[in-house]
Amino acid sequence: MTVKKVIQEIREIINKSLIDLKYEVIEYDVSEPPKTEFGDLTTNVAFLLSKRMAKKPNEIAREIVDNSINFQIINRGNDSLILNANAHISGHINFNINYVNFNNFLVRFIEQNKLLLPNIGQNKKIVIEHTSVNPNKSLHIGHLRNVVVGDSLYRLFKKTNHNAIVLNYIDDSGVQVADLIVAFKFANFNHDNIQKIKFDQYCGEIYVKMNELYKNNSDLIEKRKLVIKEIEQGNTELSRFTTYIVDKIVKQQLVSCWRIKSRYDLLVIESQILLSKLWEKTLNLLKERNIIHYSTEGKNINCWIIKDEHNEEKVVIRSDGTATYIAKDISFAVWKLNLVDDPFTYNKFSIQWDTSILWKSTVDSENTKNSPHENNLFLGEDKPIKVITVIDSRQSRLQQIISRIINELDPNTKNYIYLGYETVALSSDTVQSIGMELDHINKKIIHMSGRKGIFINADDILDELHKKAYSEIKKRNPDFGDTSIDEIAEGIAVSAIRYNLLKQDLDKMITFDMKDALNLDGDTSLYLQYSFARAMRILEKGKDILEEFINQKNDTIRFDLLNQKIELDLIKEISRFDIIIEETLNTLNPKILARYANKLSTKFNSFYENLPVLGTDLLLKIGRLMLVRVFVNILGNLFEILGIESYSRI
RNA sequence: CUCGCCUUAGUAUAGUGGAAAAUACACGACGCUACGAACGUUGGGACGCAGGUUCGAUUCCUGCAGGCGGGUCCA
Repeated sequence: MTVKKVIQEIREIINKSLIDLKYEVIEYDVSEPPKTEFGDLTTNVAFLLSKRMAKKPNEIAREIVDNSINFQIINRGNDSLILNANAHISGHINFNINYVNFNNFLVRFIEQNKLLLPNIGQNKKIVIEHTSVNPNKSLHIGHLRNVVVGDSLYRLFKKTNHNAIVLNYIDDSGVQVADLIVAFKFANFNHDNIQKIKFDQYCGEIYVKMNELYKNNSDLIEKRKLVIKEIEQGNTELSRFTTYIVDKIVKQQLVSCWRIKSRYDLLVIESQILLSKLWEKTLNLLKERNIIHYSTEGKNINCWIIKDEHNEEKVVIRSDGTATYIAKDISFAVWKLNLVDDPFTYNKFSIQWDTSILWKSTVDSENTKNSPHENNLFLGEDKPIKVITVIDSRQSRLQQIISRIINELDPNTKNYIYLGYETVALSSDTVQSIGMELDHINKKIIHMSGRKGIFINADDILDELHKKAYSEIKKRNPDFGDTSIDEIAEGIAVSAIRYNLLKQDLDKMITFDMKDALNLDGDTSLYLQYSFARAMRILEKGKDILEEFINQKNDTIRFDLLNQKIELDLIKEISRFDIIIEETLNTLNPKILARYANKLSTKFNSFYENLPVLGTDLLLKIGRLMLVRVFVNILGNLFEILGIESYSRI
């Protein structure tokens, strides 16, 4: 509603120019120029027109400005947000903002707490699935990328008034869990009274050991087949034991997820999907629509198959009648989109850090009365406007196949979104530093592997960061008590990890380096938190003066006094908030928010170093105090979305 | 074999069909009697290669090279 509003006004003016001067009304960009000398906003309309009519861009630009835009700006008078326009020799048309009007408008807008966030979501339903770590090990740093991306999107949707529901898929019927069950039931591993270490971490270690054992013990592999079969059938001693172990692990995994301030609404349990007959319903749908075919010849004889975009066959149901992972995933997708009747009932699994209830899907009809929603429907009657699944890019092919099938089933909607991201790998320095022996240590990056035991545990890196932050805070704030240092250190550690994993592009692999990750200088969350704290200190000290001034109300706040280049820069950056939010909603790329928060803080720090707030005349002081207040408001909102803790002293 | 993603300074990353390619770490030089130096000011250093489209390509297209991943009735 701010820079955006200016852009709107510029578009109105240009469009009118095009009509007046009998140019074709075309699509063009209005954006910020690379250098502030070129003005506040710029357009490429002259270049685009030039392409169509063999006339030089700068001639067109000059004509539009001289013969139409200038008159329009004069006619708009003092209320306009645009001060002037000029045609640059290059062909760009540049505009300057009328900051006297603009500042007034912006500050009042934010002070009225409209936050530049209109009711974008209108309480419409969004389903987000993230985390979904196999329940046989603890979370490593790579899993955290998934958690943080998913959770930040959840927070963004929530903030923009969407009815966002978070799912965590628990694959308890695959090989990885079966390995553990074999370990406990048939290979004499202990699962009781594990005290020294978190149970999920303990299981991760067993998993590595089991993979060694399998190598010369084919009997155990037979046992694994048995376990998988019983889990799929359900209601046996082995399947109940599996549920018991899986619950225990998931609880420990959630401790790590909650630690970085992620939260969920529902655990969807894969074995329950299998038991629920959801697949049969989905299968019927697929048969009706002729999406799935029975193969009567070739290598996939007697299998149910689908064809991918290259006409290659994918097996959905094996010749022995069992379903493959594709079948499970299609069923789940169909359920998320509310395309079939909900077969589940719901149990309370636990209470989370934000006091919300975490539910768990079951097919156990005895618990019907615990259901969170009428008719047992977790997702309710209405269909979600978006279903977002956050999964790493190794599954992109599978997810594309599923998206295609879903779109065939429900062609009116394009709301099933696979949000892929590249994996997190380890730098060779880091692998060496954790004392792992590797044959290919000369490689620059090494992929994590739960099976081989190569990974950086999520809790371990948080502990390291916590320790470092603790000693730094103590050094700087000798007057703080130990518990409050501890609390702040934890907040800094969590924020640092979240920011670190969010700030770069989803389709770029992150090379995790321990030394870099522990760094708290420069482009880190602490830089943002420090800026926030600086601003808060100014507000604390100027609080009385500001309140007194506002209460007396015998003078208006003089935003026109905020006319230094540095403060105008800050103001303009602040006023891009709504554009940034919309862009992130459209692209589902949280790094946009992280980058923006950094840029905003940089501009604030520049303001802070160069322009005094408290040591100035009353009217200027009041104006700058208001600007600081607006900055704190906007940065605070970004913190809530990114999951960064804010402190007024750190 | 095949499909997908990636390639920008010593390192890790931004960004863009057009005006001087941005930031952090590292390296060099400055600034605390100050609304907090976990900060600021400042210097050197980069668009993998070859074609094409275009008035104009680091950006779009094609090919190549390098890095990584997926594809098997495992999940």
